[in-house]
Amino acid sequence: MAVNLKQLAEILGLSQTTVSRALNGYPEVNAETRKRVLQAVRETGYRPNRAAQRLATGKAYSIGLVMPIAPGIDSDIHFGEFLAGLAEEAVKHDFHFVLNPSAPDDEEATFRRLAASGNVDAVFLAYMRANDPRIPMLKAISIPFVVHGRSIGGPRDYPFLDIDNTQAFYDATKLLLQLGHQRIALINGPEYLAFSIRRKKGVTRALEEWGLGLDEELAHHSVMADEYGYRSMQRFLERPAPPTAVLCSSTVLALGAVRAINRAGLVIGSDISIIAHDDVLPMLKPENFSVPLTTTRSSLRAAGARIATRLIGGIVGRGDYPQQELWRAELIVRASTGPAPGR
Amino acid sequence: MAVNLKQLAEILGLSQTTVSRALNGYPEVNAETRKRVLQAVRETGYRPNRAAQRLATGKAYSIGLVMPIAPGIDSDIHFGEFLAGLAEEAVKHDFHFVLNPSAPDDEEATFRRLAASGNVDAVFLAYMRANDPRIPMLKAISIPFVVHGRSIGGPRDYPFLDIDNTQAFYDATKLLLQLGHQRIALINGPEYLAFSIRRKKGVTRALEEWGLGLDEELAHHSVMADEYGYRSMQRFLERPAPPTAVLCSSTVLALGAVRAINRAGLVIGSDISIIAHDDVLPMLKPENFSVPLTTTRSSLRAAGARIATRLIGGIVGRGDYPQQELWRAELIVRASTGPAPGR
DNA sequence: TATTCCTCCCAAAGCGCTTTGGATGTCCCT
DNA sequence: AGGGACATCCAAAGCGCTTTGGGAGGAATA
Repeated sequence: MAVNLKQLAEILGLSQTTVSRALNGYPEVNAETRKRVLQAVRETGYRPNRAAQRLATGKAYSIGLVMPIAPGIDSDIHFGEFLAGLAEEAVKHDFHFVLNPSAPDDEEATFRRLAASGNVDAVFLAYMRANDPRIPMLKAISIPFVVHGRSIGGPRDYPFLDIDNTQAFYDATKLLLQLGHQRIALINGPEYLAFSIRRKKGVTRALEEWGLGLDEELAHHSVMADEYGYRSMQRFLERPAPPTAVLCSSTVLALGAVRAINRAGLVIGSDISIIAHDDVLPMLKPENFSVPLTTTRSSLRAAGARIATRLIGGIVGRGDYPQQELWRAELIVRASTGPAPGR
Repeated sequence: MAVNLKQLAEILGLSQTTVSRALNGYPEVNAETRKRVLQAVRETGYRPNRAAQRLATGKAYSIGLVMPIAPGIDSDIHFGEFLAGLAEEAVKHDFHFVLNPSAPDDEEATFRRLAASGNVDAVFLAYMRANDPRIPMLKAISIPFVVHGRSIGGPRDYPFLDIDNTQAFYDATKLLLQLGHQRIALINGPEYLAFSIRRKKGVTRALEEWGLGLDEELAHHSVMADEYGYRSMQRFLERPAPPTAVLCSSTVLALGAVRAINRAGLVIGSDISIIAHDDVLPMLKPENFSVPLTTTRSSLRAAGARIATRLIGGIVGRGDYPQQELWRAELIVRASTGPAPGR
């Protein structure tokens, strides 16, 4: 059933060279011939043997993934969602993965090994930090890569896909300010991660434009698990002058925050407003919260798919994608935001 | 720097055949010669080219993974942990992964495509259910596989690695009974999953041996997220005669349950006892709970690594591993269990 | 001494692609 | 009419392994 190039060429009365070229889009093939070839491919169900292609081209047709296995990161539900997007796209192009679990302290060695093994054409990078050392390192190794997120400081000319975190949280904060809120709190992700830093900056900027400042006591950092959302919110509510609005870096954190608010007997949307960043996790939809959540939205899975597309495009050399993309998150207003109480 | 077989053979003054055989453990090679070859490998850093091996042997040297992307499953922190174990072992043997996200309804098609593509030598299966249709299906496709867990009903002769869930929960329940507890509750995983069914059976059996029965009202099923642990526990505590002990299918659920107990002002280990199953998630250690948790323990990561070992062993044909393994979980007593109140 | 049997090694033929280096035929220009 | 410039196609040489089918030499057997 499964034919190979040679047989296909025989069937068509052509040489392997011509068939190969027809399939790979080379110009020196008659349009009519190419059409015949493609037709035959359809009829025979021919699929090129990847192992042979790898050997002939020297390409690996696979991308490397360094899975962080540090506590507080692998706890992250978000990783799986991103991976799903990445894989979804990769599988379409018949790409493999080399998964490399690695503790943070020997990530560098892991990347080097990965690059040296010749088993991957490119690698993917995430969980960016300020002045992230991995970027110069990967440039030095000179293995193609795309990062999800952006570093802060350090070289700027590297390929990334990020969402505009500053903008998103600026927008969200501004909405709250317009609604009359003055005491605004932030339940953010780990403080060493670049996206957390940017989100905080967005909040700060909006507040300052309004003549206010971010109270450091109202800005918590933590792992993105709802337990921490709960604790943070609880502590906020114990304050003499609790915030009237809170921003959460994830719907997961919001889940905990909402619980704390409910427990305090407050009403979301009137006593206190809440806005969360929504990564579009399929099992945690903001519209399904008891009070539907106002969110800044950007699909993590879509980001994964897009990064796979760019990574693969770079490898097979087809299409040229922008090297740097900054997606803007949508601000979607639902019932969890309302005017500040007593206004 | 990187030498290939040909060059290595030249250096040694041997043929490629002999070197290849020396490396692959064939018998027709002089022990002395083999030693020389291995020495040269060490000196030159020779590593066989996987693409060439794939082409020559027809093996893919990679294993297929169908990632479930249904809500309630990808929410599962446990998946990442398992994957880390799998990958950790695979990377040692230079194996790749083909990750295939798939909605439950076209899993079958996904597996077929995977098998037909020739891109994987074997696949891995998890989230077993009763009479799981995927087992007969994979047998029909006749692609090697190992499942994590076991089905209930259906064929019995397939390769698996499972922990003895019935035994674990039997043991745990028995301990509680011995401590004088009579009203024992269970916060279990999704009811359609085989491990949940078995755990429940273990509880039931122990109770029956003690002349008691499991009150269905005291057995909840849910996704393994702490939110649900909290809710279940809360409902238990609202009952006229609340349980004096509770079993949780995961430390994640226990996290929520503990929160509910604390909130009710009860003291863990005296007012109420709690035992959880511990998958050894690095970010959720039972010994770090405010009251250290009594657990049934079995490392998920270790299971992943073991399954990788068996999968890979089956492919390269070296070593022969048992086809069916049932690991026994350890029952580790900490401070969260104590005698039933008023006894 | 002649024969058989091991032990240990080798040359060469693939595996299924891509790519180099022409070959052939047409068409247009001078 | 001769010659360059395409446009199309092909034969063959790899890519780096594994594996088949011997072959040489020495030990064991008869």
